[in-house]
This record gives sequence, structure tokens and C-alpha cells, in this order.
Amino acid sequence: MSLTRMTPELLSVIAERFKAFAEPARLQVLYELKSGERTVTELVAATGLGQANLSKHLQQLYAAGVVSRRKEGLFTYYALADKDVLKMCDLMCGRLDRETSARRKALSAG
Amino acid sequence: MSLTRMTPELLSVIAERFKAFAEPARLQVLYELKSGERTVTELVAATGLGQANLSKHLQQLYAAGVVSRRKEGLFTYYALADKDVLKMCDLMCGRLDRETSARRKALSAG
DNA sequence: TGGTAGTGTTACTGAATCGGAATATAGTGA
DNA sequence: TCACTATATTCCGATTCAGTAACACTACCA
Repeated sequence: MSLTRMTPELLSVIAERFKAFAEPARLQVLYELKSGERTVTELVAATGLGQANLSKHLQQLYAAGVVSRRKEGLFTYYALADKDVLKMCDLMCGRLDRETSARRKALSAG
Repeated sequence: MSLTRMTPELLSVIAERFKAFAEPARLQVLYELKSGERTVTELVAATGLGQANLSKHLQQLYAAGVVSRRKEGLFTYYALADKDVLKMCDLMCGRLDRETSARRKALSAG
């Protein structure tokens, strides 16, 4: 929210971007792409998602600027768009970590 | 994704957290809370959202650990849970900034 | 005690969305 | 050209979700 003005349009765009991360299947894809670019077939095998389903998720991730793609013959290689993608996930996971450990502490303190 | 293992349950939890940010109305609330805690009535006035609608959004934000709350008499004061909430938004906005400026550059170069 | 204001909850409707099956498209090789 | 493979797209049923109206609850005050 460092942006100067918060118009409804801008809020929608930001919400769209977050929505890209707000799905287990898409997070799973990002997790797989962490170790490098992958073809759709590889991602199907790694995630267990259906090909059509995965393809649609990849379009969404691409439209949201979360992943990049590169065509090579029959194959399409997908990769994380930049480092901030993982930073984003780490930040969210960090929040989770602190929360669960706080809850653990609260429970043990009883 | 710094977490060691990525189970389906964990992916769901993370997705839930992102979902809290993935809505213009909720982002608007977070934007308002940036400058300090607010009552529900104040948020209704500031955002233009219906009271029932806003109340539900606040429950979701609270359940996701994004905001904290404090009751005082009739009023309930909501506030951002921690600094990482804004960090998250800034990170996303930063991505947007770079992207739009890159697009601008591409257009002017084109 | 009754009334009022702030907030939360429930029931409902329309819109968005996920997943799968079938189909379409594009590149490759015989 | 024909078949085959990798990927994208369309259509559909089921589920989820935002918004609204009506109602419930609770704290305060006369």
C-alpha cells in the first residue's frame, strides 16, 4: 500500500494478484517451480493435477505476472517470474510459523 | 515456502491466508487500518461498505490473523495484527509498480 | 425496566470458480 | 499428407463467495 492513491480499480488489480496465490493447486505449482522451470507435463506428474485444470491455473498465474513462460517446440516451460514470488510466500509462511508457535506456547502455558 | 514439507493441509492453510488479502473490500479495510485502529462504524463510513458485509469481512480478516480486535463498551476496535501485513501489501504493490513501469517502457520503446 | 445504538449472525440470491471430459490447436516426424 | 504429442480452450456440474435484508445479541442510559 505504498501507492499514493487507492482507487477501486487499483484495489481490484491488487486483489487479483493476491488471488493468484490464494489457491492450494497454484501454491503447489509455485512450490514445484521453486527448483527451476518445468514443462506442463512435468508439472502434471509432480502435482497430480489434471492437465486441463493445471493448464488453466498456469494461465492465471501467467496473467497475474507470477510466472513466466517460454515455448520450445511442443513444450512450454514455466518458471517463477521473479524472486519476490518466493519472498511473498515466505512472508506468509513466516506469519503462520509465528502464529502456530505462539499458539503452542499459549497451550503449554495453559 | 521455507517450510520443510508441503502437505495438502498446509497448502490449504496458506491459501486461506492469501485469500484474506484477495478481495478489494478487505484490502480497502486494511488500507484504512494503516493509520490506526478503527471501530466498525468508522470503517463503514470510510469504506462505504454495508455494515453486515463489512462485519463479515472483518471476521474473515480476524480468522486469518490479519487484524486484531479489542472490545470497549459497545464498540469493537479493529487494527492491523502486525507490521508484516503492510509488508505483504507493499511487496505486492512493488511487483505491480515494476510491472507497470516495465510496460510503460515497452510501450514507449515500441 | 424499556429503549437505543453498535455489532454479529442467518438466510437468500446472483456471480465467480474449481475440476473434469471432450475438443481444438500447434509442432513434429514419417 | 497423416498420425502423434504437448498444450490450450470450451462446456458443464458442483461448490464457494460477496452482498443484502432481516433478525439476534449486548452494552449503555433514562
